[in-house]
Amino acid sequence: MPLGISVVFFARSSAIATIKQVAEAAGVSTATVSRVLSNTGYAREETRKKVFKVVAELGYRPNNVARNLRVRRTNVIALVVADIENPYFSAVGKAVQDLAYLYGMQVILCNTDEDLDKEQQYLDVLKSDNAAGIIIAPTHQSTESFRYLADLKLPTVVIDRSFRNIDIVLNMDNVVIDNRGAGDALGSHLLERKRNRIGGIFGYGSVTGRERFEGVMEAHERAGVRPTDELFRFVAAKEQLGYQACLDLIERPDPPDALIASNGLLAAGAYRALKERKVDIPNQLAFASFDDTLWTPMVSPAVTVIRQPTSAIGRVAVELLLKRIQDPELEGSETVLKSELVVRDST
Amino acid sequence: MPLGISVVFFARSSAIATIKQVAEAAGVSTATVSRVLSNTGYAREETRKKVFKVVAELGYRPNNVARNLRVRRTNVIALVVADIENPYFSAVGKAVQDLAYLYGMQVILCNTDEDLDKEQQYLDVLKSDNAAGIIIAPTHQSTESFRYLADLKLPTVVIDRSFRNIDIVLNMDNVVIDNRGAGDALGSHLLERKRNRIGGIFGYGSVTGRERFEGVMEAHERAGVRPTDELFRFVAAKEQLGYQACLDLIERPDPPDALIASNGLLAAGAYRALKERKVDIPNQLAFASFDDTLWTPMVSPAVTVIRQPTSAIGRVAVELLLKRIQDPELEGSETVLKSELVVRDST
DNA sequence: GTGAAAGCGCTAACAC
DNA sequence: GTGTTAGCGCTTTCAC
Repeated sequence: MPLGISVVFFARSSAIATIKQVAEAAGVSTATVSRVLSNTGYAREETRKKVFKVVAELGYRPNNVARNLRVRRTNVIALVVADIENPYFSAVGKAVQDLAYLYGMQVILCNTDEDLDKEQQYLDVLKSDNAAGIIIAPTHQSTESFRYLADLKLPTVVIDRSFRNIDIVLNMDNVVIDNRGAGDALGSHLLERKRNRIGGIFGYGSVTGRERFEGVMEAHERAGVRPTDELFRFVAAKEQLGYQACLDLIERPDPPDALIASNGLLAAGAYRALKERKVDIPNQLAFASFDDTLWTPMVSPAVTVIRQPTSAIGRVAVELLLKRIQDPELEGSETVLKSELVVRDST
Repeated sequence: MPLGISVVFFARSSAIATIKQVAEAAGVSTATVSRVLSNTGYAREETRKKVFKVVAELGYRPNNVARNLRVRRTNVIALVVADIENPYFSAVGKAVQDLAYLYGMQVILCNTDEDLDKEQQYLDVLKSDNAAGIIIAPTHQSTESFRYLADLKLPTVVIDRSFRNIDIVLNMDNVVIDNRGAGDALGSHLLERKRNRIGGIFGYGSVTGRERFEGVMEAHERAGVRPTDELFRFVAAKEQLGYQACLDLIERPDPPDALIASNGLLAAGAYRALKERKVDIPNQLAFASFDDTLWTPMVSPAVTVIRQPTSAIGRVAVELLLKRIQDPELEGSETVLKSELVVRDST
């Protein structure tokens, strides 16, 4: 019968074409299609053309999930930070993302809210996802917490927070600024301005806040000025807590004559409190902070800050991570980037 | 020989265990392990215990790449925006990320820099990655550009920019604010303050900027005031361009007596210019903007703004996206969220 | 130059 | 309740 064996293929309209369908339509094997598309191995010019033609016709797109399974890696890196709304992290994030794009990597964003459970949940998922690597500002800087991180055996770059004081060997890279030196610089600057009742609001629970505080203490020591312990507060990095701590300090019977905030969020809260109470800056109280955000140069008086090299931090982190992805056994490293004291009218 | 057939397995130390190894060690099949771990189907309590024990011993973690290939979906959603450093987008991003976390989804971040090529490259990759869905503030609002987006056949929610004027049917959800109404509100507010030489700096190339502008025009019309065309500028959303445009305007022989900036970045640049030239706000010039960022209440004078419900935008976008992932054929929708005029000292 | 075939790790019929 | 097996879509030996 003439109509016996006649098969018509209907393309399922919304289903995406597979490499197999491309191969059939082009009259070659899937191996050849794969070779042509990934531009690896030889193929006759004619074959190449045919493959590309069919690919265009069918609107074929490779399935990266299948590809990743086969080649046992992904091109996803994760950025694990406390809060992308924190201008410091969003600046770093922008730099990470921009450079990752150039290297053909994608960036998964994880906000931990400084919650250790949440952080570890994310890390577990990232491991299961076969993330190529992670850039993390870890919530806790304890040995156990770093051990957890290390046990994932994922290429890791730690930013913003140092693990110098962790007593296990970590095959990770660390990108930080010289927090102690920066704290010292800020303290010295205020001491030179003849302030000797310096107060401060520092990030709680992070080595970073602690180091910045220690820097301020060093400045006191070198200047021979005795710091007033009661004028220093350690709170979580929230605008509201900065506001509250600042009120506490300026409402004391013996308020400080200078105030340091150890990050941009605390600074915003503190500055709001100072404005609200109409504190005369810098005459009544000098004010300075870490993180040069959009607003610090805009307010009156403009705020003296330690400017962190956020773009460089992000870029260096990505560069180190990519090297580590290539060779996970690389020895750990520490990169200390320079920060800059920007003196403005508030001090 | 007694020593004949004796096989010893060495665990390759750093290689992660597979479900097969778990199955062997537990003396069950991979199917059972899978069932136990995904808590689907029945399993004897004894079996369950044994599986969990082995899982713990071997430090087994499921391979999501393999799983995703098999089940033909991922739990990754993408957030495609111009620039995560823009406070508006980082606020939306935070909300998206937070809610996605609760639903067990991960968020891939894509910065397009308002570059259409880059945007389309990202979209292609996301398609290849089998992203579950995308939340996007599209760079262009042309029909072709939306057609490209639609052809991906990915569940999509469009934020910040309306596609009301696109003449093809789009199975997408749209989450926006009433830009025209908000522009009208801001314009009316200034007109009530007896300003009749209002100028403005608006985002270039986006429907959003255009709509806000039109709202301002409407306010003029209703008030019977004729707007001065030369006092309106359309530029890309960059701080520097806001600064430049503002300088241009205030240095005219016939400068405006009020100025509107259509987003947070332009506002920051414009405000910087005003401060630099020591313009007396609001007496000499009233200033108002869209986006209530960290700095607008902090500067002196504090800035009158349209506050966008950034958290709600992010949350609603995720909710809609998840529904659409469940049922991609859902008809398109438009959600208009309310914005709020916050009057401060600058007007 | 190209094809056949194995297999990445997992889930889901289906059989028992 | 549990095991067998097919197969998701791709890359990569290994033949020829």
